[in-house]
Amino acid sequence: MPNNQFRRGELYSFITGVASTALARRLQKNFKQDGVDITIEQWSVLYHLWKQDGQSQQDLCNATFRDKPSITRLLDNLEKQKLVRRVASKEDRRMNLIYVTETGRRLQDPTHELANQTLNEALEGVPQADIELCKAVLQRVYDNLK
Amino acid sequence: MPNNQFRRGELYSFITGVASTALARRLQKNFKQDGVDITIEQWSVLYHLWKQDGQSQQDLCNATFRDKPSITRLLDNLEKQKLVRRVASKEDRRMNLIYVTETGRRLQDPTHELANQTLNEALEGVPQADIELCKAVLQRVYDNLK
DNA sequence: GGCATATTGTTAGTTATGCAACTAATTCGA
DNA sequence: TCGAATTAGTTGCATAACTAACAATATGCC
Repeated sequence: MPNNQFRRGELYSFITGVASTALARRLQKNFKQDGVDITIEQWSVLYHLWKQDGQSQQDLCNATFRDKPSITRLLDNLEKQKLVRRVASKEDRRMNLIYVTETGRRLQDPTHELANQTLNEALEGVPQADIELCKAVLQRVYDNLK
Repeated sequence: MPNNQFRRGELYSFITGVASTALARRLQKNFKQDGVDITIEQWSVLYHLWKQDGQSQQDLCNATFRDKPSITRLLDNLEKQKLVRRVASKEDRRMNLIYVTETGRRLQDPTHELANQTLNEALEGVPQADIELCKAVLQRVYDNLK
């Protein structure tokens, strides 16, 4: 199997880099152009809170595949911008429950719009079936490693 | 099209996050366990230099899909660790040509080994045809956006 | 009840990323 | 040929990632 190692390296860079950085960069740019002043990382956290409010930080770690310090700091910044609030849980005082503020809620519709547009652009010409298969492969990679 | 926005958001997080962070983290861990003291980002640069020595920083930007400041700083760190050398080009004095040192060269075989093992583990149970298709989708996403 | 263990979140330190603004060298066109 | 535009690389600033070590709270077992 000649040059197997090189093909692996290229595959690695595809999975970890090419598409994701291009997509992230484009979405960030579209946010900025539209006057939406959050990072895509912040958006990826808000996204899960819009779906369900009052999650713990650990819940957000699981949902966004980040570690705890990353979530701590993302929430620090989101709190600074008054987009979310940390509320200590009454049942378990170790936990913070995270709630979206009114300001944070107002970002939901415009950013969903932008994300849809950007994803549609990114996936133009890709059949739905291929998208599903690609997603399944990435899920499998994740499951194999987690 | 109900909940289209949520499906897009999940797709986004798949493309940009799930598999790539898991894979990067695992590879970094395997490097560390084997006493290979470089980050995966440094590895991704060395990988291209092992294939072809003496590339310019701009070449490395194109090969690794990073911007110029990122490459500047990755090379700063790689130079500090004496894994590469910057040599000013004689033809065009704006350019640095990057060469792998003997120390850097010695990392090639063990890291290729580790990358292969990790990728094989990550892709276990995924048919080769699906891998190719997934790669093609990601390439298409990149081409659509670049 | 009390102590070992696990869980939740924070802090510190290093590396990396993106954008914007900058310097220096080269190229191109009037 | 000379000045504008382009290209290669660097620096400053803000945000984010991972690891390791830590504090506080909760759980479970004797």
